[in-house]
Amino acid sequence: MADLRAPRGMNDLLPEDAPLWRHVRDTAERVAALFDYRPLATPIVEDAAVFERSAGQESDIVAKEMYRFEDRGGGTLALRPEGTAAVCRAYLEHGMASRPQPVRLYYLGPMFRYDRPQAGRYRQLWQFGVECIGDPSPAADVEVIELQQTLYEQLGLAPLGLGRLGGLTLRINSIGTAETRHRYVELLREHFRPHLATLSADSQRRFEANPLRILDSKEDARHTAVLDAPSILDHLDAEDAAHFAQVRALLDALGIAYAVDPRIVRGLDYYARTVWEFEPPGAGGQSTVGAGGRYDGLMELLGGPHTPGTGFATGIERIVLNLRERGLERAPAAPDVVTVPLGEAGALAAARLARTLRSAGLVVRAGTPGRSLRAALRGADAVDARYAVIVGNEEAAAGTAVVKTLRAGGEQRTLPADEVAAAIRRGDW
RNA sequence: GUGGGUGUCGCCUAGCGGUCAAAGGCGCCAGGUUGUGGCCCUGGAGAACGAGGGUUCAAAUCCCUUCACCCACCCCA
Repeated sequence: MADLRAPRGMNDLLPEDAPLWRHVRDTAERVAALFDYRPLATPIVEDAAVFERSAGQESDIVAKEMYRFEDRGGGTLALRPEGTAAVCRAYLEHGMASRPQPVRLYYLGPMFRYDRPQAGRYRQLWQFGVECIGDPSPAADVEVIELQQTLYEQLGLAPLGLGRLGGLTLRINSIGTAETRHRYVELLREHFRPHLATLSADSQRRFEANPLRILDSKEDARHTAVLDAPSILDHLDAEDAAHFAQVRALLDALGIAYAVDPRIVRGLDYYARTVWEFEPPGAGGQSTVGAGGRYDGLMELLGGPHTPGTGFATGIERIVLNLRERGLERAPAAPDVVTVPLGEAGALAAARLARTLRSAGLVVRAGTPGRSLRAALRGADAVDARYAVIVGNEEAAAGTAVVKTLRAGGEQRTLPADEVAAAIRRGDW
């Protein structure tokens, strides 16, 4: 085998993967358009500061997972680890605050994280994401959730009970604003401090870094201190609580099923209030298919004015993984026609005819000249073509072609070359 | 980043110290009489057994290192 391979954690998308991928991407863009979201494509690299300022230097994403490099001009660039910060940068750079608010945007493209790969976790991953910027209301959160839910629904992953393995479930939480959250975090520290010694090493580390994470620890899931921990939902301020109540009321009104899960947290400080995740049933390791949240604090970190925003990102690979687990593959592409050139004159006439057929919109795979008729038809069958169009020296001289069906009985007709396209387009035999 | 598992032709797999200068199935290419597919038959190409080092008279088979993938944790999509 060749000694060169794709970089670790990065994968080739082969032709056989294309139908499913295209379907997912097309569906995502169609659903986004349905909600009047517009595409925004940002560069795959950004000034590293875009992510360092937004996510924070100590966040895992920046500290451990970001591809960072100097460019020749001496600047520090980063392969984008996520989409939201770049979208916000573009919002500010292009003065989108002067467009009608909120500004509704979506993006689709590869992200990069230097992380240890495992199933469903890659160093290059594709994300589709949506951002609704400039609307602080619960309605914006719910619109974005509804969009995400609609996407999964149209792909066959939701609602509950669809497909062999069941659908994705929506779990939501409110983590309050930065101020209420800081108060709650202190409360949590006081709660866990007496139990520190009995918690796992990971949780002890989180105690300093981010006590919220202790709540969804796998190791300490049944630790009494975790089970008895105060819920952030009991410590929201009046406005936070009203916002969250509105979110739930709207979801109820739309008939979108969800579970409130106070253990859903976010590592980054700019998040505020509503956060959510979509998970497949029997959630295991890298299971979250898509997650979102409100990020009212983000624009200011990027040097802009206070601007509320809410959005989600969903991993294309994880969607594809779930579709495959449920047997929701897409049919591979097959050509309409394979040409079968026989002899030198036949080869010329076959090439001309192929050109005519393509201009009529037919997908034509050119047969390899020099093969026997037998081999050529075997080849046509192997690629699952609908028709073989045989052009030998006899046909070339007569200005005809032999059109043979490959799907059913193998009926064939000799037709004038200029009638082949129409006959195949009619496709009634 | 931590712990564990796996690694033989494009794919799946046999072999587990000597008879392996590696076998089979799928796929690919070519034939099965002169211009006809899908089944079948025949033949062919294709791997020095992930890579490097070691043990041994002898290694795909044992040991070490390394790389990659997988699983769990961490983190996240």
